[in-house]
Amino acid sequence: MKAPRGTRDILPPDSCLWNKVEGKIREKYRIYNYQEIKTPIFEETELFVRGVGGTTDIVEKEMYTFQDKGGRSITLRPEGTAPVVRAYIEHKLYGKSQPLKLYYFGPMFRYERPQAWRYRQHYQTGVEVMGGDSPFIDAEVILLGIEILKEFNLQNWVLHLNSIGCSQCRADYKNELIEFLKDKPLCRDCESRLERNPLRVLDCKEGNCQKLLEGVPLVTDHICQECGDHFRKVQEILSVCGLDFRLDPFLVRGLDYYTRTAFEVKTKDLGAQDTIFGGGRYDGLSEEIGGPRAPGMGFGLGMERLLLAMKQEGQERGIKSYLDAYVVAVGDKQLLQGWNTLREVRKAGFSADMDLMGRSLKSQMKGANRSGARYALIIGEEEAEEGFLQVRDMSSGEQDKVQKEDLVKYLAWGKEEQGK
RNA sequence: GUGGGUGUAGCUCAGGUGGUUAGAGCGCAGGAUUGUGGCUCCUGAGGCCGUGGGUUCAAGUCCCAUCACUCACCCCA
Repeated sequence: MKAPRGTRDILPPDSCLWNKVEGKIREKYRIYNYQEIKTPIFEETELFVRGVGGTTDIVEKEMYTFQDKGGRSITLRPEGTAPVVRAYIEHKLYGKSQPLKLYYFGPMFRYERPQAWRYRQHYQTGVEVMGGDSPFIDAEVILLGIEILKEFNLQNWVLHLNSIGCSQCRADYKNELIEFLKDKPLCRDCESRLERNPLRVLDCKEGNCQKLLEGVPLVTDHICQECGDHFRKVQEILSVCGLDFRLDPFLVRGLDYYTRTAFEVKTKDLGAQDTIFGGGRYDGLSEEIGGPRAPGMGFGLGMERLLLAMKQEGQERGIKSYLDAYVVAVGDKQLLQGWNTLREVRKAGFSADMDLMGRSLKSQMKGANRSGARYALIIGEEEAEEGFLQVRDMSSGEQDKVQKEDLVKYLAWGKEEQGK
């Protein structure tokens, strides 16, 4: 038996790294005053069809959809925004003080061909700010995401920024775009894009299409007055924050609900999957799925990609777990004493372990070494009889005789020293 | 869904043109005058050679299929 295609197990010590990274991100959210929302891992299929958009790749070919025993069409969530907005409407959260600032962590599911750091079950964290369309919100969301990258000392990233306008001005732009492209010899993919989602033609990588795009009308030149003002304001605030960004008029996002601000943070560390996190504004989504008018703004950040970028830049190393002590007991009688010492040390709050296999002293010392423990607590016949332990500092090799009753104090002192 | 590459020990990989008991390094277990880890040395365990079929006297090696992994496209986290 194997894990299904496109899924994988996260084993120690990776799992430990994941938890630490998640903890640090949570702390950032706390500082920015975002609160957690947990939504179901599956939803009614209709939510994504209407929210994400019926002609998007996600809905057309990437959803894990099935019928439950009651005959309902259920879909494993492919993204985090639509469920949050659904919950916002369902629980009338627009009645709370706005804007409402939420975050989430959890697995997302997309049925697609696995590739480097692209999984059928992958993990995202993200934020959604509901009930406000101030450009300051856009800036805060982007800034918060960047703060997370900085928290992990990542360097090789670039913020791409664009505005795709509101539903009104984008519709006008679309027509103009179609007009410009319709008689050009585009590639096969773009032919169909032109019908389904003309904006997508803009980021085609085909060399020929790239050439044909010369002189193409740009969204940013065609958005309405309000959208333009909004976009300029967002840029202004980001600049004030000292944040560099690259205006990218070809940046188009693949989900239908986006309006106005769209952004992606890309890195060279990831190969073809170069987006660590991305998002934008979605002022029409709430109404689209049957709620009141409620503008929103958010991002989704790929945990796997964050972790990979950290590995590429060597930033995952500082994050390690330590064991305070490893008990080494030699001889049958001493084994039980060692066991009791282990319990005592753990009770005092120190992380500790011992060899439970009754191995030789030498083997136990190897175990202590491998465990990465700061101290080995050695109990032999003499120690057991006289009521003390040999406390060996595993990095220096220095060894102290410590009376049993002083052990906890000694360990506490050692930990304090280490902290300095 | 489309195209390329790869599947041999826990991991990284060797195994010309088919030929008898499938190897190395690392890791793991034990040991090197019976109380001390890391370095060194010795010994050992561990392999339906991804799976199924075919060609052949004979297949890890050749052919087909299939699955998985991987890279790219599409699209995204």
